[in-house]
Amino acid sequence: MLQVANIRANKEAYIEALKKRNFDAAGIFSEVLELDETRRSTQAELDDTLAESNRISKEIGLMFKNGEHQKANLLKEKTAGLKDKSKTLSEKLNETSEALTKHLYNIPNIPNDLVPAGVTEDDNVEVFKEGEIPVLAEGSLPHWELAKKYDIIDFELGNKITGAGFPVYKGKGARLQRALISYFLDKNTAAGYTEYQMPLLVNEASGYGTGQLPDKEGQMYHVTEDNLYLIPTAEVPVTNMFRDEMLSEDVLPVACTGYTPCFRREAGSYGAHVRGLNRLHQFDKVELVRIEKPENSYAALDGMVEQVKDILRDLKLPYRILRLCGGDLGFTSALTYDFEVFSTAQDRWLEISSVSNFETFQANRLKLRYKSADGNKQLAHTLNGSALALPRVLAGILENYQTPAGIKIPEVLVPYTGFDMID
RNA sequence: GGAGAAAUGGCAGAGUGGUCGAAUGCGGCAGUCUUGAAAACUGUUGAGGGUCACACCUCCGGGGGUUCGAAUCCCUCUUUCUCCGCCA
Repeated sequence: MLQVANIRANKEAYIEALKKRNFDAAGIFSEVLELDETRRSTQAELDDTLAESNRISKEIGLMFKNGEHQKANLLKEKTAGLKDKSKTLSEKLNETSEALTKHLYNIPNIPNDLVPAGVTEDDNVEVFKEGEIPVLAEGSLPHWELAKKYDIIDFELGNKITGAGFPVYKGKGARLQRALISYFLDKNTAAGYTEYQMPLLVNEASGYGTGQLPDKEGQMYHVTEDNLYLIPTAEVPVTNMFRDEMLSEDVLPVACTGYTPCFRREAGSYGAHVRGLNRLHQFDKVELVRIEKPENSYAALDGMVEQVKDILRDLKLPYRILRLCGGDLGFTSALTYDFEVFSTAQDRWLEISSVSNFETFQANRLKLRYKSADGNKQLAHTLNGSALALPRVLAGILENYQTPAGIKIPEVLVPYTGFDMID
């Protein structure tokens, strides 16, 4: 959520920047500023009314103390009008504030200067590429065939127990996934991130805090009996730890990492590209979350990108980094880098990580601020990124490491798996 | 799940209808003293909105109500604690 004061101060520059998202902000900005104007004048009027009735109440109190009951009762009658007035005004204030917030919820974050203009994912800009795409032997298979051949992931069994998109990992498949999670967490904690285990269900307030609610309600599983939501990413519980917090400057930067399963309804997204592990309703992910001072947040973003690079180098997977264009950029993000690993057998790139700087966009909604030594209070910057999302990394490993003799295990994982080949 | 108690500033803890945004203690900050530190003493110290700055408004777990006036009374929700039941 943008800050109204910033919209007022940078209206033209913001309108220009939002064009990169193909978002025409001129109209909604005018409405926002007008509503804010109304809100403030209504507030002022209400304050005056309340001040008046506070003053009278005190007077009445004094009169009763002095035994001037008649005088007091006379004055009481005067307050009736003030009461009505303040009731009307506070209703108007609520309506205006609600309308204002609703408008603000509909305005996406201002893209960073680095964000290229563009409409679809085809306009994303490749900024880095590394790793060799292996030449596979004749008869190499996509991961869902490999999963069946070596009996390590059972999609049908998941269908039976729950439904499509809930695979069952088995034997060395299960072990490999657990190895990856441990390895990612070790790697992240070694880089200074503190490990967390978070609740997998969150309340409504948390959903609003990170912006899943109210708009993307349909993407989360909703436990209606208790009004809780299954998390679509660890970002939700982790970031919400800091909701309504005033951090002291010296705890920054905050760096968290956590493994959680993620649950996504993915309503309506079915088709050729969702086979196997490509898109699931439940999957595992290790997430990074950082809270930074504004002046450090872009250096921190680069640091997170390096962290993910480091992991992919360790795993010796061919990958590329894309800078998302305005059209593909997430609603809340100012700048996002997507990591894609090459799926050899499918001959396509698979997104495995998304690293973003939200600047103050999330912090404003969360009321996440910090106090500097001089007592100055301001919104912090929040960032997050996947390090990494499991299923597609698994798919990449299965496909890229396949040999006629079986699937080799990346060297760094062997201490975690205890075996070096799936055969 | 049942029965009871509670929720107040960074923390502890008073306050049961009228100068209470809130005593007191601890902590924090500033000063006195000291070569320096500690101790002691003195002062200061919640948040949000608003204003050039004041004024002023809001906030005592959340929401609603009674009243001229609510931290204080009523309703409701949430959370915590104690006892009972159940349980990995």
